[in-house]
Amino acid sequence: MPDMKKLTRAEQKARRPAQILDAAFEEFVERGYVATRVEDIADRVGVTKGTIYVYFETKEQLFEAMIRHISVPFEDLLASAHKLSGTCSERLESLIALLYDHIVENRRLRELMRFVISEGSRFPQVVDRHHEEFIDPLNAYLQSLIDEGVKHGEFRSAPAAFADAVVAPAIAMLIFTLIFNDRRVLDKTTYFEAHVDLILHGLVA
Amino acid sequence: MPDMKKLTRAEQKARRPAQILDAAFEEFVERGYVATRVEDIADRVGVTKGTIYVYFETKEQLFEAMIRHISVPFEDLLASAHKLSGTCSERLESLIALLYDHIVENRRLRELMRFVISEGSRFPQVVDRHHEEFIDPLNAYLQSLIDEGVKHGEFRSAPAAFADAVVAPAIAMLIFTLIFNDRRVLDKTTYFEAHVDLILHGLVA
Amino acid sequence: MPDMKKLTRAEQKARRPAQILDAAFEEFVERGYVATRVEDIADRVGVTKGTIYVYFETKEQLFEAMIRHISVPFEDLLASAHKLSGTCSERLESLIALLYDHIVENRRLRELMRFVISEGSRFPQVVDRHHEEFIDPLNAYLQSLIDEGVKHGEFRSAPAAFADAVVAPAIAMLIFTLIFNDRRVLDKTTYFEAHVDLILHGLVA
Amino acid sequence: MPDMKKLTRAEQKARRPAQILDAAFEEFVERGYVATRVEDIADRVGVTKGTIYVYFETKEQLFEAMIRHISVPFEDLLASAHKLSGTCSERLESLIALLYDHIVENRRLRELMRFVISEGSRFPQVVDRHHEEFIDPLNAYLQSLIDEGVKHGEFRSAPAAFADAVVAPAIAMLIFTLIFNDRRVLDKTTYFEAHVDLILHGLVA
DNA sequence: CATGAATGAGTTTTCATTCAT
DNA sequence: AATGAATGAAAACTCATTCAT
Repeated sequence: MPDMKKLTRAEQKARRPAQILDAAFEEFVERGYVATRVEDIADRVGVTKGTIYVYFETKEQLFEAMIRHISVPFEDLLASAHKLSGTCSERLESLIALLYDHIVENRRLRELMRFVISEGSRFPQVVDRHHEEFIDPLNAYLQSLIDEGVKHGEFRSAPAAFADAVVAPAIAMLIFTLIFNDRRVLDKTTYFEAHVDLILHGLVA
Repeated sequence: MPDMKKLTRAEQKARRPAQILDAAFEEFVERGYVATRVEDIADRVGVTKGTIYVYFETKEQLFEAMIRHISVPFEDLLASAHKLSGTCSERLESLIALLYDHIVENRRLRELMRFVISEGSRFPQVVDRHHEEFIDPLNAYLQSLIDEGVKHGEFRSAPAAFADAVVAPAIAMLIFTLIFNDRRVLDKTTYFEAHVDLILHGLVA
Repeated sequence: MPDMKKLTRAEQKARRPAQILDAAFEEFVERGYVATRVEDIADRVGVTKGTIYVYFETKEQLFEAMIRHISVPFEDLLASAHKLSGTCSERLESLIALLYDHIVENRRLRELMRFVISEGSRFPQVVDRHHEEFIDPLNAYLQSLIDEGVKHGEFRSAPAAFADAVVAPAIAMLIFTLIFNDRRVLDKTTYFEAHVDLILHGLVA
Repeated sequence: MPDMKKLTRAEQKARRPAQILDAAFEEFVERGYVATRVEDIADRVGVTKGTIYVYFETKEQLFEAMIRHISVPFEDLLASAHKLSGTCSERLESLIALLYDHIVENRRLRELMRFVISEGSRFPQVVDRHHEEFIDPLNAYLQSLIDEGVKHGEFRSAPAAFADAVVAPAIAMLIFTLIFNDRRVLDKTTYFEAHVDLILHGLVA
């Protein structure tokens, strides 16, 4: 008897955790941490409640594991940022493009922001980890980019907190997208152009 | 001796709804809609569960009433914006100052944003009302300000979606404040200066 | 100042208990004892909950008072029965006519039967009183009528429990009316004729 | 040694619904629909509240399922009625005997009548179903029996609604039994004899 | 008398979690 | 590993009753 299904039972089993985390993501996005039932997640995977508890001890640990699971693409973003080359302006523009591509467009990273905002007080470690691992490094890189631009005479000397202002339009678009889900369509390109236009004019020496 | 605590029954009754809505705000902020127990709200007011139901039919209606209750200061913001005078740059700077004063600093409006993000899918009317009544008018006013500045030669001609980019730093600071609550202290003045500096440089003709 | 309302305040007050009992009857009929709220009764009278408690100590006592209130017409029935004259057959037919007029047609006595059946285990005294005061005397009178008819040679000698069988069709129609409320229309005259026809043929010597 | 109590999980599970419905019947009989607590039913089964909800979605659905559960013996009654043979008088007497055996004596069918009377307005479908499935067919059969008897010259020509009058004594006894529960003892045989005596005398040509 | 705000005990229903199979 | 029956702690909501005005 030829094995029709490409997945052996062992392979099937190896995928379970990821399957559960993917399902958990969808359910938690839809209803939030408290209102999501473990059974909803199980149903989405096509198993029963009990199975979830085979892999995760509590709903809380499942949530935290899910957060780690969807945070992975952030590492790519950081890696990509560090590989940029060109003038400071060019690198800045590319960095902003990366933000739009990874954060605004990637649903998982977008919803990660929603979890940080809405479940933050229930899972403070999640927020802190998120910032220590992603936001702070990104901000540091951006700051170094601005400093370098200033030193090279490419950018004018800028006040403190400038780095935050520089990425703000991407954050704002991310938030709007989160809020409107599908009810209003926002055009990424239009936003990106206005963003780059504003900050490059605002920064040039 | 002024009788401070001699509230008649009628006075007491007149204050109840506001008392409950204030308490509801605090509890909903702390735990979110689903995890907040009606009894927590009652305890905070110093009454029993039943009393809450004398004034509000369901937890859902209480939540919606609370949102309307805390949205009031937004009207002041809009009114103040329309009273601004001076050159376009001056009015733009003043408008941004208003945003920092009203939105970033006013805890209620700040948390309103959190509700919009975290309870939006449960209360879509809340989000829509919020945008129709506040965000859209504010945006329209801002856009007209920019258009006027361009026509008068005060601002350079700008791409679409520029208005959004212009207020973005305030939004971003609002979000950060929301996320860190008290764990990281952000200085409003520093942000405000960086913000104005960036956009005025970015806008001037 | 001419007194427009025919009722002085004192008269108004004197009517309150009856008003409340009438309202209570309607509400208890509609929803049963447990599901009826004291407030529903108050609303129907046009007063507030508190007023009900001015006149009746508890919901339970109100229910019992209501039962006594609607039982009054039964006394008329008994009085009328004792005033009948004519041959035994004539008096029997008249008695059955009285049953249809008073019990089947009078909504209050009809619903009294429903209360006896549905709230009987909660208010056993109600049932017992009902039988002692009304059913037993009626039955005794009927039995004496039959006995007299047998003695006079008007009726044939009948087995025990015959009296119950003789009134049964009226009971059955009462029950059907109760069950169908308005969903099926039963014609009293048709039932009455079949009833009299059956028992007179069944009884005559 | 036969293992009496060694129920496998599967067996246990298979019995649960019937166990719950039996317990529900007892509790609903005792206190009526509204006053019965789901927990009372659970206690009677020896499980906890939650278990009831594993098998029935709501108290309402549980009640309706219980009604269907106890209605089953009615089908036997109908089946038995259709199997009767003999002269019309014999079949009529046998039919009445069936009524006493199945309805008056079978506690479940008796209490079904109470539910129809007391919960009818809350569950109109229950009443309608009850009549469409049981009362109407029984009545139709009885009518055809009388018609046949008239045609064969066994019975005299009877007025409309005669069929109802013919079974009325059984209904009346059912109601009395319901009302007195155990407080007055009614002798079925005495009633049955009076009943048959009355209607056979009333019907014969 | 009448009111209606407030109470608190009670009831239905939900759901994370456990554990025997 | 997977199941799903069972649990029990909680939470929204109800309502008879009280009592200050």
